Amino acid sequence: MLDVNFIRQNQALVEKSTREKGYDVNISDLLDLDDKRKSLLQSVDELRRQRNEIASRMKGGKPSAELIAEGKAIKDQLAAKEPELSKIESELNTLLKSVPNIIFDDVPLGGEEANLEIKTWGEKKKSGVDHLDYAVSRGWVDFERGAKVAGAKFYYLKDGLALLENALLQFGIKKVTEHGFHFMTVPDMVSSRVLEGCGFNPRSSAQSDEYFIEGEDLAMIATAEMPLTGFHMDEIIDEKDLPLCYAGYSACFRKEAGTYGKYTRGLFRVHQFNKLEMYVFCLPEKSQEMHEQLLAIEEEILQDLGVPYHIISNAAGDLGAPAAKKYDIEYWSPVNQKYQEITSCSNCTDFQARSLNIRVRRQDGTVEVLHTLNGTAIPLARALVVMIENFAELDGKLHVPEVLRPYLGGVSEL
RNA sequence: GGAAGCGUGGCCGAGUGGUUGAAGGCGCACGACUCGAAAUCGUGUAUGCAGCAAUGUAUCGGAGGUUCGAAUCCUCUCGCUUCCGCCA
Repeated sequence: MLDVNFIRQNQALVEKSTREKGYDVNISDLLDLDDKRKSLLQSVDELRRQRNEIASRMKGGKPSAELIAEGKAIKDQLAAKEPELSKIESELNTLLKSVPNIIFDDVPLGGEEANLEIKTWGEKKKSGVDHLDYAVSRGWVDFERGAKVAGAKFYYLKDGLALLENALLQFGIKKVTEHGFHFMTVPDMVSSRVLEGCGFNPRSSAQSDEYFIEGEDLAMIATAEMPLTGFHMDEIIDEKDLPLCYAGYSACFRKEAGTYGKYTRGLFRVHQFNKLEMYVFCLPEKSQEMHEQLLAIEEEILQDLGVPYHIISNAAGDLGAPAAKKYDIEYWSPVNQKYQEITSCSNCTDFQARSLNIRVRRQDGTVEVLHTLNGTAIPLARALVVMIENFAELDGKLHVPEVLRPYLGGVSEL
């Protein structure tokens, strides 16, 4: 969430950003509510002051009937005001949570159609192999039994694809640890506080994409970003320990309701997949630089694998609430003859960190909210799609990129 | 899942319901001493909110309650530890 004082001082900017992102929040109402909160808080604080004063005058132990009566009167007044205050505070909080992060100046304005291509790499192939047909023909994937056991869009991987997934993961782990990230496994469920603090829609929202556990305050994670953000919540981190870079490996669960019409065939869009995710906690003034580094690592991975791609800078309407700026990398699908999303990385600035109370203590002792960023290292299921489309031969073998061979016993094809 | 115990500041650890935001220690920062360092001594050392500030207020896992007054009493809840049960 944003800081209410920041909103007050930058009302026009926040309103513009909110509008560009396609959100509808009445900032004036929010500030009015904050005014109400402040004045009520002042009168409550004054009553509390009087209460404390009276209590301290009675420390001797002599029960003065007069003082007790005075104390009782204040108690009654407080009882009338305090519930009102907490009601306003919680309303204000709800409103604050609905304001999306402000966008950086260089973010293209508009919806998805305004996404800006900023780089292309590699040679687009003219044709490729449909990953699902290929994988089924080789007995490497089984959606039918997945559906039998868990429902549509669940699947089993077997033999070649399962091994290839493992090789991709090993390669990814090597990459990110070489770049200084701590490899981690994480809880696959998080509490609602973490979920919402990361900027995801709450259980009550119709747009929520998560699976929630009935009767418990838990959701299956949609990305390791969730438990990684929560890792440091309610902590104050010494400046000298930043940046903190983590790479979390986890299963990811997504309902993906309402995605018909988008590309959903086979492994491209499923309810459960594994992913290696990079996550960074850093100083505010370093986050833009870190964002470029995350993007560079994502590029490096695709280049090492030999996958053609382009980078887009996402337009305001395609950013989501927490991001101030986001890059998507889309690989070239030789099958569909278009670019399709493979990774993304976001600079969430202080948006998530403020919600989850993650701060830095500077050398000079001052404390402030730090910045967080996230980026996909390797989305395993989609990476398998990419591998088949680019490196399989129709009715033939799958050519294994050189960098993966060490993790497949040295073979050059599967 | 059942039972018991415990949850206090960066850490350890006090705390008969009434100046306790909280003793003491450790750690850390600065200063003194020193050629320098160690040791020693001195000073300082939580966070949020409101306020230009002085200052006020809140926070002793969390939420409620009792009371003129709660870290301290009660209820619920979460977490940790130990014992029992159970299972990979």
